[in-house]
Formats: sequence, C-alpha cells, structure tokens
Amino acid sequence: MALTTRQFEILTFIQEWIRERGFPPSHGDVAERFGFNRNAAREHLLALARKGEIELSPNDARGIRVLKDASGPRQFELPLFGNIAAGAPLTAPENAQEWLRIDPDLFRPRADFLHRVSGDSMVDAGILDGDLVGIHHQSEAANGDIIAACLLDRRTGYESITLKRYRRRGRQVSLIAENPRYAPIEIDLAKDEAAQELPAFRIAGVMVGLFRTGRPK
Amino acid sequence: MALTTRQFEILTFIQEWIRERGFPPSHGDVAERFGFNRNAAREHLLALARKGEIELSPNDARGIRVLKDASGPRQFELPLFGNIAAGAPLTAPENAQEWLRIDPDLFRPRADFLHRVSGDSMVDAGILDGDLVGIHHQSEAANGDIIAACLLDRRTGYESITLKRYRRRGRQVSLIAENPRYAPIEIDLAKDEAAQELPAFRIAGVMVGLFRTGRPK
DNA sequence: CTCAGTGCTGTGCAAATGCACAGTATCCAA
DNA sequence: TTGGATACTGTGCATTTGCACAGCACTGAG
Repeated sequence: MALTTRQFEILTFIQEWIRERGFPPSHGDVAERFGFNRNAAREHLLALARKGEIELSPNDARGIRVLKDASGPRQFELPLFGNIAAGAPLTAPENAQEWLRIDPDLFRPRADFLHRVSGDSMVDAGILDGDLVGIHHQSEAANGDIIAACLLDRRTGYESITLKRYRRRGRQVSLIAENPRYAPIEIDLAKDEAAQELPAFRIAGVMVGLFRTGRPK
Repeated sequence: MALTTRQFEILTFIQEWIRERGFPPSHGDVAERFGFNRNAAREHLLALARKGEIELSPNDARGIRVLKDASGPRQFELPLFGNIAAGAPLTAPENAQEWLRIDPDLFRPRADFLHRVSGDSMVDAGILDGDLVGIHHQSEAANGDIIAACLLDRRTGYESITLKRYRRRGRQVSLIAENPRYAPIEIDLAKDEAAQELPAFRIAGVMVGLFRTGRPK
C-alpha cells in the first residue's frame, strides 16, 4: 500500500535513527522530532505497521522493526522491478519496488535486477508463479535464452515485462512459453521498425537465475 | 579486553535478539532469559560497555548498540552444505562448503542453510538439478511439506540429505519424489527405532525457498 | 590478608513508555 | 451526506525500564 508523504518522512526518520544509534526510537522520540503529540506518533507507527512497512512488538519499549529497509549498503542487494507506467525507465534503481539482500555476483553472469514472474507459462522450465528471476541487462540474446522481454502497448503507453524463451529467424522473433497450454508470441521486427515509433518489443535482459521463497504449495 | 564466558553468552543473546526482533533487549529481557536479577543484567551490560563490545545510551529503554558484530559479514549469508562423512554434524556452520550472500530472512520462515539438489526427482515441483534449496531447521514436518531428509547408511556410516515431499501415516513415513519416474522411499519408524542404533532417518528441516543460478538449459 | 573484579539478590524510585479514550479538523470517495 | 482515512491535541494510567544503593559470595593477584 502506498505511503503518504508524512508517513514516508516518519519511516525515513526511523531508519536513520536506527542506523545512527543501533536501536529504534520511542513514540516520544518520533513526536519530539516532528513536533507533535506522542499519540500522533503512535498512530503513525500503527499506520506504518498496517501498511507492512514496520512491525510493532506490543508493550515493548521501542518495539519497532523496519521490514523493508531502503537504506543500508546496496552493495550486495538486488532491486526488484514490477511493471511501471510508460515513460518511466522500467529498470532504473530509483523505481525499485524493493531491494533484496542477494549478492548479484552469485548469478553468472551477474544479475542486474530481479523480476517477479506471474502466471504458469514457464512451469516446464521450473519457473513457477511468484518466483523472482535474476536478469542480466543486455539488449541482445542468443536463440534458446530465456529473456525478460519488454513489451510496449502503443495504445495505452504501458510497458510490461514477460519472461519467455527467445527464438529469432531473420526478422521474425518468437517468444515461446514453456507450457504447451500457451501459444508463442510472434513479433515481426520489420513491421515493428516500420511503425517509426518506439519499438513495441525490446530485450530487457537474459535470465541468469531464480529465487523462490516460501514453503512449496 | 577479553570477555568472560558469561559475558560472551549475554553478548550472543543480545545479537540474536536484535537479529530476530529488530530492536535490542531491555535489562529485564536479559534477566529473564538467564534467570537472574534485573540489576545483574545491568551490570553485565555495563561490563560489556566497559570492554568496548556494546555502547549504552543512558536513560533510553533498550539503548544498546552492538559495536563489534561477531557474526560480522555472516549476518546476511547462508551456509551451503553438501554430503559429509559420518559423525560430522551435517549442518554445523564450520562444515559449510561455502557461504553465499543471501539474506536468510528473505525466506519465510528464515532459512538456516542451503542444500544443493542433485537429480531430477523433484522437477514437478519446479526444483531442478543443481538448484540450491533454502532449509529451515526443524525436526518435525507437516504432511505435504517438502523436507530435507537426512538418511544414514548404517553399513557405511555415511549420512546424506535428500529433498522429498513428506507424508506420514502413523509410524509409516513416505518420502515422495515429484517425478513419476521415481518410487517413494518408505520408512517404518517402529522398525527404525527397534534397531536401537542411530536412527536411519531424521528430518533436517523443511524447504522454505530456492535459489538457482546460471542460464537455463 | 587485602583488594579488585566478577556475579549475583533485593528494594525502591522517578522517568520513560506504550496504550486507551475522548476530541477536532480536513479531505476524499461512495 | 455519510463514512473512512489521515493527522493531529490532550489526559490519564499501568507497566516497563533504567538506575541507584545496600548487601553477599567467590576468585585470583599482590
């Protein structure tokens, strides 16, 4: 759920406080910083907890745990991208939904970002609904690679990422699902370029790994 | 300055508390854990502060900052275990083949170690040969869980870990592959115990996630 | 033998703290 | 127009918590 500006300010304050002192602020500390009542601080914390940003431990002084830490060392972390509105560069670090502490160099070649798979179109490649796939940023791919394909809907202006196996013959590109129940997506690059607009298809990168969390179904 | 065993215990407790809850323990929490007086806890904290292990923020509830984190860069890493010779505790941190920089808390519940899958017996669960599965350490499992089963070969004395779906009816345990080409492994717990030796079967933990690296085949 | 350090019990207190309850005002969507 | 979410003020209370002071027992160094 989206945060209000005030809530975001308070979350940032809590993160900075913890980074500087090693323990979370109390309600009073938050209230003092922003110049309002202790109970107002409490309600902000409850709101942040409702929205899943923090976790509160009842009756414990300073019982705050920040769940999604935006700060900290980004060195061994990977950004997770969802589908974002047109224009916005899909894989710009500042548009990350979340940063996960996974060393990008564990993948080979190195992963640049993660993408959440939705749907079961790649089950036969061992890629399930909800899995996070590691993507190495590159604009070309070899036949047989599984790629993160970036598709632009020219009418709505929305970009979306899909994971498919890539196959190209001349100017004809096929995006093939690893599930017999799904038909391939066919793209004619010649036609695509002739449109003289933004290309409707581009390669965001190739899949270099996968991360799955949770008990299996 | 060197720590006493008691002080080391308390420091470790504080580190674990923070890792699990995101904020430090109070004097009372420490006292309760070790079964002594709140003031005894306070004096231990003062001693740890004198010795430079922690920093105390006066008058602040839970005002503890751990300065030298003994777990160090290991905080966001996971050990990978292979199959090890008999006797050696399979999942003791010092027996790790490798440490991978993946935040254990990304898994739910938290992963304690990774295990490399060999073979294609779990393909239908989206688990491929060479995948690393995250395992949460626990000695019991629910029916349907995918578990890391620890099997001991009594003749050779070798222990090995296999990943299988767990199903138990009374004293009869079935370890089921997710691939029709493999037959389930059947274990009779009654017979197992009657052997009056080390149990041939135990649950090392339950699968809580998966990590795969490399371009798909 | 003495003294410092460790490792506790026990009591008491003031301040810090979480939390419940009662209001007020604004905005926005149904 | 009503209801819910946001964003506060203000009061009061029971606990939690840090902290101080008074002891006791043990150990190891000088």
